[in-house]
Amino acid sequence: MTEPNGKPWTMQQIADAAGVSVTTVSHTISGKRPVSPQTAQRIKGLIDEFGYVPDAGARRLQSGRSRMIGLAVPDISNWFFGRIARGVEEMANELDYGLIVCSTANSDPRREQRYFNMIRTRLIDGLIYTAGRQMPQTNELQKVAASAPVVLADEGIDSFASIPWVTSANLDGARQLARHVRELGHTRAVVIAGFAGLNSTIERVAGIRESFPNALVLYGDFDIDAGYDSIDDLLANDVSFTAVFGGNDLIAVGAIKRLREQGLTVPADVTVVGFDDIDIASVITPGLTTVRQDASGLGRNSARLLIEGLEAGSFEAVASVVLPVELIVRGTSAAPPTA
Amino acid sequence: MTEPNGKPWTMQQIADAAGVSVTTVSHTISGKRPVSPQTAQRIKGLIDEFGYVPDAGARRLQSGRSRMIGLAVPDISNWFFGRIARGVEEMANELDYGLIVCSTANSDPRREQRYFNMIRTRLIDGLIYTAGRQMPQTNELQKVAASAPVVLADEGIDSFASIPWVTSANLDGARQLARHVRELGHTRAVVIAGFAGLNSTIERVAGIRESFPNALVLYGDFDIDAGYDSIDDLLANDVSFTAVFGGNDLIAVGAIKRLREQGLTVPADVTVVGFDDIDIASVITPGLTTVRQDASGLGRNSARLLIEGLEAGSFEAVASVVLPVELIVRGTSAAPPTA
DNA sequence: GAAAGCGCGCAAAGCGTTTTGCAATCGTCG
DNA sequence: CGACGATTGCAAAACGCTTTGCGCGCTTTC
Repeated sequence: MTEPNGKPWTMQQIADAAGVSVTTVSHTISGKRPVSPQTAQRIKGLIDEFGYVPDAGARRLQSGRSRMIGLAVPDISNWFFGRIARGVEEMANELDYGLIVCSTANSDPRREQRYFNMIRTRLIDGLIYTAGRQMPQTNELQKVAASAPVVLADEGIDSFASIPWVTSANLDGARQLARHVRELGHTRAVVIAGFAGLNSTIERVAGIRESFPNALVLYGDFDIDAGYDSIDDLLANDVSFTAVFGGNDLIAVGAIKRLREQGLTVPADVTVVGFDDIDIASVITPGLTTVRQDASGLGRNSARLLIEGLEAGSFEAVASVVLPVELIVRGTSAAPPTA
Repeated sequence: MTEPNGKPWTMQQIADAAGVSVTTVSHTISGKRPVSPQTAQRIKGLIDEFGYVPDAGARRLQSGRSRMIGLAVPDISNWFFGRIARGVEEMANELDYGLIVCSTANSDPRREQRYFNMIRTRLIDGLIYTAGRQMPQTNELQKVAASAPVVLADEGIDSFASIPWVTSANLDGARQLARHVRELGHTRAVVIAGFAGLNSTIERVAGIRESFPNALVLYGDFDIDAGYDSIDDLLANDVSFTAVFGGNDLIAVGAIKRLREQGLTVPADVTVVGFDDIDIASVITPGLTTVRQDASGLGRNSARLLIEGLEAGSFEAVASVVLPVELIVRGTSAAPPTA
């Protein structure tokens, strides 16, 4: 069919063309009541021919459900969150849900409120939330969670058992990583940890401290600059160390960059390790020793949990998920200088 | 106010609480007709107190506009597209529009159709489209563009003057880059170009050929593997070259990796340059010589164009935009070996 | 052969907004 | 002092869809 008169086709028009009522068309589409084969055939033909697509708003208004979920991430241009988004997107697609991605610009409260409101405007049926700088005004989050399903991805939160979450085995990963560094012979390590308030940070630091109880811990941002600047601080204060644990790979990369500029060699002089295994990690020379998180899996599982709960109409039976991680040893870790 | 009975508040409930009709409430919110200060005050108070948010679907159903735009990108976990998304998101936010990001998984047609349908379901008022592998079934795109506003970001398309676009000055960037390499003394260069069908690829190759008319051009993917594998092919066939132009930075990075593994030094033996200036470019050692695109600006301008057209109700006056680029010289380009 | 079942289609009632067309109240002016 | 704008509030009609309650005609069953 050619285009309508500028406006999209309505179900009524399809019904008219087929010589039936809208009810019949609706039931043909939804299958909620039997329709005679010939009629169904004819209607489907018309729908294809016209290129008819039901109005999402009207549908939702009536049915109460939009088959859309939201994903809030601190920064969509960050590879790690991008990967999570991709996982969510894939799973949502498989389960026939649409996705709205929201970048909260590192927990800018105004933005965040805006996205929380999306739930309340009934634009989306549920939300997957990944914490940025810190777990937000938890009361805000909890309020939202009270009115609609929320799943936490990447960052757990203990205080509200009612909100299911999906995280990586941060403690285990950090433990393995630290053990690896310890076994290389290092005894003096520093940790450039990232945001202090996050659960994952706490777990990672704890895991490292099992092998390096006295490691100096610096908190800060989760980006390249944080790694870069922290090295400056450490050197300026004559801190002596042979190993650096980055709170994530970006921090590690920043640290490496600065160490090199200061004339130190990685890993001959200093071992540097990260966390996440982002794409950069395998590309730099030498490759970064790190712990691989299944970012895509975090996304996929979060989406699965959320949609399962949505379909079940309750989150009673929904259990949180912890994904395994994997130690990836590359070239930035080696025995400490024998001097 | 405490939560409603599980369901969100309706405008009617606010009206009842305020002792007025829904009309008055609606007008208080929209400001489309005067409301007495006291009444307005009271209603606004109630709205805040209740935490009332209008139902987006109902609103759209009535008004015909959703104040939402869509962004279709090939792969959201790609830094470059993530950056574009961020730009779009920022501008949309400034103009008080919501954003739905759609990852089309490298132009998977099924996915793409799904997102095109979003426009037709009236979920979004317009679409920003960034091409992946190739410009899609242009008729499909054109069909969509006929029923709702579309702006092309990053990739222009000449054939349809009706669709405005925002791109970088690819030709100019490539020209500058090639001239730089030429001036270093190189005479034998190869181009690992990326997808052949894209406008940007064509322009970049053209720009390079101005300085290297006989450069061998290899087409392929836009990722690290493409750069990596192409180097293998080149070496296996005894192609002699002292400079490699990557179609983008990922290709360049892959090429560098493989060259190193083959015992060649960058830039002493081979000069390698990229395009885009993604975050990795400045982090690897040595830094990658490349052309900086304003990815965020691509996003911002696309959103501006789209929303301006939306508000104006027409795209007659909307002009396409070409953003300037900047040559960034770092460490991977140097004079060819004197041997 | 009449009663009961069943398959299939229709009319109509919402869903929560926005947006008319009116009506009521008030102040003001001739 | 009556009438006429200006102000402000109300009732009601869409918007496009889903879903319920009916009813029609046909097949079964005793």
